[in-house]
Amino acid sequence: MQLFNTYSGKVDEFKTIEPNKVKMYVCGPTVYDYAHLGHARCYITWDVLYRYLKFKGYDVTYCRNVTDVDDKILKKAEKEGKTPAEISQYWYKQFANSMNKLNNLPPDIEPFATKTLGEMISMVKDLIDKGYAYVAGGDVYFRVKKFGRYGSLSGQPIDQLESGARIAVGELKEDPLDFALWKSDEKFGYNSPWGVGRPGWHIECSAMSRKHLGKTIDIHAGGADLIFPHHENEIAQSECANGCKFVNYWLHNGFVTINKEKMSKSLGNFLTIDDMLKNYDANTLRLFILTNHYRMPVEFSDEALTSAQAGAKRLTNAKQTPINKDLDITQTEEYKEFCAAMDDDLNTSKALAVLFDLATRANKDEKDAFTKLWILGNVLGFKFEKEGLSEEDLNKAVEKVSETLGKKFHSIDEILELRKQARAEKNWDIADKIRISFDEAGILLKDTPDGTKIESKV
RNA sequence: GGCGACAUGGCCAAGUGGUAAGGCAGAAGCCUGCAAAGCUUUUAUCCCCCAGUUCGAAUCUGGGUGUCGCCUCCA
Repeated sequence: MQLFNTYSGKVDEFKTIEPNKVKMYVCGPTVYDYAHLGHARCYITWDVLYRYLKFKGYDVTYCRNVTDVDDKILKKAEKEGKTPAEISQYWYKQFANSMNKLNNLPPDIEPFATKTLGEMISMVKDLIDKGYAYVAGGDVYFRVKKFGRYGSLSGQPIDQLESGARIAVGELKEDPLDFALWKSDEKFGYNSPWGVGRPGWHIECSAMSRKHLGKTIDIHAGGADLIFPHHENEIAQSECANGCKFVNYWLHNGFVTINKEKMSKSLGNFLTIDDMLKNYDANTLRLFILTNHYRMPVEFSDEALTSAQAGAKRLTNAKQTPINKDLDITQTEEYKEFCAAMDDDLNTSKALAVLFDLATRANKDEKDAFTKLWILGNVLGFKFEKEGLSEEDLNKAVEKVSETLGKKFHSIDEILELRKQARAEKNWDIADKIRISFDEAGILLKDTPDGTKIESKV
């Protein structure tokens, strides 16, 4: 398998530290607000990597942190008159719920920053002891120039970084490039050897990664906007504190753009995952994300989503047959094709072509085609189980039909029975009115050789 | 200013030296009471522009043009 490694700047052959074991860390969310489509892309991408590595037989430990100590959380707490913990717990639940709805698997380990303070403090201590960090006032800063490789992840010459760096008011840095490991904060802080304060953002990931996965890990992934300074700083901290390599493969996903601009909280041009899920299902969003290579930008548009929706339906509408549990997928041509695509730096676009081909063949009753589609589709996180119709939609349909036909109905079954009779009597007017009413209620009614079926339009 | 990425049919997109995957949309036919779904067929002499290397380039080199990202919190 080959993966593009930001650190080396090229596609590298993937080799694990321990045979058959993968330790992967993904920078998780800061929980203070809705997750948007950009987050969805990030976490879907790494969810697919996680699923694929497991599918290939690796023993994967997937750690994704939750940042629950941060300026933005505190600001929100103050504004809403709540405690920071209340804010972060509430938004964490929203986030977890969104991830679940997107059909992202939960990580094996999901550490909270506030529960890893001990590890952070001990790491900062190490850095001070080794001369890589210094106390200034109640703060602790990392001495960037002491780490010779600083800038190698982002490929930035140090003098260039220097010109952009500055010292904020109240900071007692030795050098503008230095960044905070610990910040004094009397109000919301925690006890530490340097007084009451809070950890810097970067040290959180270094500490959580070390605590749960060890000093050197296979994969560290996140959005490309984290390359500098976040991941650059993580490397500096971890490698100086641990005295060994931090991460073998640095993987970064591209952004979701809207009107050609990066979708982000600060620009305010974002669409939340929850809002998107009102109009499109998880399969649609996943297909939308996965048709593009993970490092390329993805431009959001309703047209693109509509197109993805039609495509997702094509996949999941494929003629379903019982799963053949005896089928050894690894012995199939489709497996080889699928893996060849995925092994090539996660070429999901090419992998999808295998799925679409299988969907066509399943519709033509080819033996095991649906089983193959189901197995490979699951690796990309597609769900083939039909969503049940909600009580709400069903009631709405009953109402609509009652209205249209001017007669009170009490159940869907009653209506379907009437329609069956109407069709037998070639009373197309009644049959069509019922179908149109269902349509208006968001339910698709179709007459198949096996009888009339209803399903959700979304 | 520094660093980096991208430009392929109406739309999305794969393809990195050997003659353009796939999806959506469109067209025709089959099926259907009509639909929906499905099946079959069909849709780029051409890959931003110019020059070069080569028997051969969308793919390599050089030069343009355009778009975007990071360099500050950000997935």
